[in-house]
Amino acid sequence: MEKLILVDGSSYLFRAYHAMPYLDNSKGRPTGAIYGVVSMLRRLLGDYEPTHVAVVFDAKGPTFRNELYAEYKANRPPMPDELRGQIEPIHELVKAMGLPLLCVPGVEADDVIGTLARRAAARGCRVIVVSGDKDLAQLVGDGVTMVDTMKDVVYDVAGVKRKFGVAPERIVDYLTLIGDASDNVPGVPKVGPKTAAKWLTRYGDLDSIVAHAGEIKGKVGDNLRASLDRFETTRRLVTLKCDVEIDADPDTLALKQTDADVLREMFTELEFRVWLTEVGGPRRENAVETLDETILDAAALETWVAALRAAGCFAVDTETTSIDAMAARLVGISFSHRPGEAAYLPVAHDYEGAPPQLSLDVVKEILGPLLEDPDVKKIGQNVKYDQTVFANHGIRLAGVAYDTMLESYVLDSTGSRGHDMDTLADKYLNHKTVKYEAVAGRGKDQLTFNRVPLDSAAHYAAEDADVTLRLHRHFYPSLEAEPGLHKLFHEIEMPLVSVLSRMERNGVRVDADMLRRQSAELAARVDELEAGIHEAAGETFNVASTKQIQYILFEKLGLPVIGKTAKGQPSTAENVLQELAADGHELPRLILEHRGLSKLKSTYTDKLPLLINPRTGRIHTSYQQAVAATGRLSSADPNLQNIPVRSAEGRRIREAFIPDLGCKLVSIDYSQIELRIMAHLSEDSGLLKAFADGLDIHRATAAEVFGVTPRDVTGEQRRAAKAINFGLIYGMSAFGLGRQLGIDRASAQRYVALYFERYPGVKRFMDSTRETARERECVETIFGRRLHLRGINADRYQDRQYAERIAINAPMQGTAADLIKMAMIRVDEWIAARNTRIILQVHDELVLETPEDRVDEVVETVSSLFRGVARLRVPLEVEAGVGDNWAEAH
DNA sequence: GCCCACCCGTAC
DNA sequence: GACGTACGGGTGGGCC
Repeated sequence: MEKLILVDGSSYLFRAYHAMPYLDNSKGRPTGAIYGVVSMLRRLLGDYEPTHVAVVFDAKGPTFRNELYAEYKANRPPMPDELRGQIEPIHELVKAMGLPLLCVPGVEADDVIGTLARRAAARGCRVIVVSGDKDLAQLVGDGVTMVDTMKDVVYDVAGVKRKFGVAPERIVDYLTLIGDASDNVPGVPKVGPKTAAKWLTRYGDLDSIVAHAGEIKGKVGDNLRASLDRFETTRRLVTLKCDVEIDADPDTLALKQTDADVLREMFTELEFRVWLTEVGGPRRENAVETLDETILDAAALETWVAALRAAGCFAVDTETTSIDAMAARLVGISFSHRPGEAAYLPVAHDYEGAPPQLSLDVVKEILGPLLEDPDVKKIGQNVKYDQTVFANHGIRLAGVAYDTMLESYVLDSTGSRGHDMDTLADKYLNHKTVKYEAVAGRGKDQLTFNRVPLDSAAHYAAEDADVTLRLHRHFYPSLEAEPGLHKLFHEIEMPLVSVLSRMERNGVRVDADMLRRQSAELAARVDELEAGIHEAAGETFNVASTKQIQYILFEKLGLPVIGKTAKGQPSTAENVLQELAADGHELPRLILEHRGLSKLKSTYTDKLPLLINPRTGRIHTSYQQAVAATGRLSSADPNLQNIPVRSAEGRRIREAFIPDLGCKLVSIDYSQIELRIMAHLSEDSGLLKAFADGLDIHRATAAEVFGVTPRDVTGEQRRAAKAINFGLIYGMSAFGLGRQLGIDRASAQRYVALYFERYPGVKRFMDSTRETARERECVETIFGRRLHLRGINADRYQDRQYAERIAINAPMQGTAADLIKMAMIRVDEWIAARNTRIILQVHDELVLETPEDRVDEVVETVSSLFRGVARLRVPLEVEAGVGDNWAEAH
């Protein structure tokens, strides 16, 4: 029996485009939609095994519907350029796959599909219509079914009834009632799927509804009666025309031979490698295999050193015993100055039967001067790691000019899969790297690198250096083509690498005994609370389990559900428990207290002492320079950027962060940095003046918004103004502000309106930021850091809203990040000869450790470096503190 | 035993 | 659902 599949190509195209994550080939050509369509078609052929197929696309130009209704599809935004360029290749691929392609001028794809479906069904052919468009449901029945491939659902007559609540032959009536927003066809206002189905069930069909229009009460009834004269036009718009003149006979739609030559050529260009092998392409393998040489004697090393020096620039990579740079012992070094070639210099492979290797001392002697020569440029991938490891072995890596991780990050900080070498090589070089697990194994049997046999170690390590060099050659031209990014890279990100390496090596001294005492104290109180909680609940349960709290509070005790989690479960979040506690419930109050204390214990007081490096006696965090899309740093292992400060309980933890004997901790932070940046960017005169006058900005805002003098501002008003100010930075809505302040949305909206009335420049800035974000699909900081916003023109409202909030926030957060990074570089330079160390960075704060007799000098100069780092339209103010622990200094 | 999603909470 | 950027602990469930 013949089986015909009719694919709504245009609907497919858009769905593939939106469903796929961004994808491109190594030349930067977008390929996501092509990949999506081909992949969906392949699945279709496999799942349904049709004998006949037509992939139908809309042709350009008007159709009878445009004549009937001038506004038809007038609301469609222009097709994104990124998608437009993918249409032609899709057409070619469809043909090459042996699938008949139809594109009939003057006739919409839907009508072509309708006509073919009827013709084929009439001769007893089974027809499957593939589309996400609900209009096509009217074709179902008489041997025609419909498939929504995205949802993997097949609709027969019963299926259509289930889904829409009406039979296929009533779909036209149904659509007439509700309209079709995507085609700009109006329905009856306030009538949606539910009402339409209800009426059609009650009255039978549209004509009967029209006949009984007088009986329907309320606003919808009025709307219905007001819409009646549109019905005839709407009905014709939504009815598929199943008798259009096309030559395509079902016979001409038989599956054809695939054109393997064309497929091979196109899959190669598009870099669809898995499919390429299926059509007889070369087996998937890397275009370039690294030629590796293992250096085992001084003569060979000297030859390489001469070549690297002559090249003036080379990629270098270290192999070690640990992913933690502060714990790592050097095992080998690899380098490359010519793509495809690299050398591995083992120094500490010590498995049974390992060949003799050059000692670290000899290596230092021969290779050291080259590594420490600032005039020979080094390329690395996450080179901070190598720099730290080298430093811990007495080698001061200099001339660190390029980090491919940072090149990738500066070019596109949003790189969703991260900026690690394996990802970058795959994405940009079309190269699958040898994975660490492949040479060292995984799990508890994993070898440390010194146990890895030299053969595979050399292969792996040499490839790393080679790939790093090739990545640099890939990225750097793009960077040079963008003067703003180029400058950012060379003047901020690269100089920061060494600063961060030094900070990590410095570490911070922590009083482990004090933390252990706090842990013990917390443990006692947590236990006590737990007993109280179990008693109040009438049973024992795990207080750390949100799921069990849910059961106790909302099922067992029947307390009101105040909020839901992202997955729709009753939330037990802090604000919820607080509200319940405020209503006099004892259990939520106890749980809140328990949560707060056990958080402090498990995350901080228990954990931090374990992370003290036994060699240095200090905690060495790792600063991530290519993680936060806005340009901020992040801190991990441990995260020292979220040590508590807001609560008195939490602040005690900061008392355990202490200076060396004879030293003090100095904390310098930018005051209200993001609001100052907002003032600068918006040029709002009121805001500029408030900062120029050195006012308390939240108080000044409150005075403006509530129409009182600054001295009459109440605590409550200042709190509200502060929430508004922060909300603005985060792109918050009136809803969010209302929730934050515990007031209704209308009042919050009034505050926002008043604010914008008083600070019109801020309003203009917000609007124009959104506007340029939509045009350029990116935003920038004052110093040219760029953040891509792919969602800003998305179809989904939520996606657009989210992108808009990022658009507002990123320039401010990112500029603040730029400023402190510049300050860090200058501070690092100034303190070099002053026996002072940078210990911590917490976004707008820098903590230094300095000898007591230098404190005044450090406070004064570092403050002034902070203030002078850039000239904005507002002064950059700083706050400084000194103390014998971080709590005192902050 | 390892990994991951989820919920929650800490910082700026 | 509706406030931006991070990191990470504990739970609970799936997988090997």
